[in-house]
Amino acid sequence: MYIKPTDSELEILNYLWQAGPSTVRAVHDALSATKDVGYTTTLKLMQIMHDKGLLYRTEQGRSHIYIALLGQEETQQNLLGKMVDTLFQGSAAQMVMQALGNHSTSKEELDEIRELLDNLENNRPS
Amino acid sequence: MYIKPTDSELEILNYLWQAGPSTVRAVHDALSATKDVGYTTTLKLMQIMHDKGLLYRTEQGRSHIYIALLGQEETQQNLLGKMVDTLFQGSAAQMVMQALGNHSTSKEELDEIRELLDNLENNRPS
DNA sequence: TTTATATTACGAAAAAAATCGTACTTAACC
DNA sequence: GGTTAAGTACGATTTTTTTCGTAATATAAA
Repeated sequence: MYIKPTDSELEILNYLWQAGPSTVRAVHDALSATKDVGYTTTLKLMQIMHDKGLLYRTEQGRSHIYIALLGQEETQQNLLGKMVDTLFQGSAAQMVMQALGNHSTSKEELDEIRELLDNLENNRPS
Repeated sequence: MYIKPTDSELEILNYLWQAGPSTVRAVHDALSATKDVGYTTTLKLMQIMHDKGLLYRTEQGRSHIYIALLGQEETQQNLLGKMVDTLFQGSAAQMVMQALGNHSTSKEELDEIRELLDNLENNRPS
């Protein structure tokens, strides 16, 4: 069964997805730029995530290098799906409408979405 | 500051949004259809939500009638926005693509979205 | 009136998440 | 060799969320 990462865990995953394999130090420095938190807190969180199987780690000199074991898309998919189910009665379309209506999206992005719509419609099972 | 409802609170809100003003009994019966939970648990949750200001309540005979104080759209908007920020680097478009790619959406819904895209593009500030 | 039933109130405990202090380890530097 | 610096380990605490038992209350039924 899929384990839903907590909000704090998600912050860490996000960094690792962007930066790739990283030390606790690197993760902590990044997080503490926007959040007031102690080093050992970040360390402990990452240790817990390792215990849970969310992160892989390997030794590097006297420190550890951590790697996310959950894929970014896989996780986005999971959380998004859960949100569609619980908050939008299973209607992805309804969610999409709300998302587009209230966020500024560039013409290029809108066109990209339109293209996706065309593809979906063409490959639709009749 | 906006208070993020917990997952359990969201289940209750969802029911209230659909059903309108309801007793604890009604909410509990609905929830316990899909979830194994005691009556007093649901009661306590709703009392806590009332304390937090998430629910309004009024007496009705020997029981209470509860009403959601958070609007459904407002809440969807909030949680969706948070998800776009934390999980999709602020790109609503990226989220939309993922949502559409992996959920089955009817032709009618796709057309509706296309219409929305047209409107957005037309009213776009150049 | 007595009993059964449905409800709320309240406290407490269990579980989950987040936080941090202190001790231990190891490597580098003087 | 001794000292400092950077790291991990670990335990404990705090906070938040979830859960539920028990007692009190009030209505309806017998």
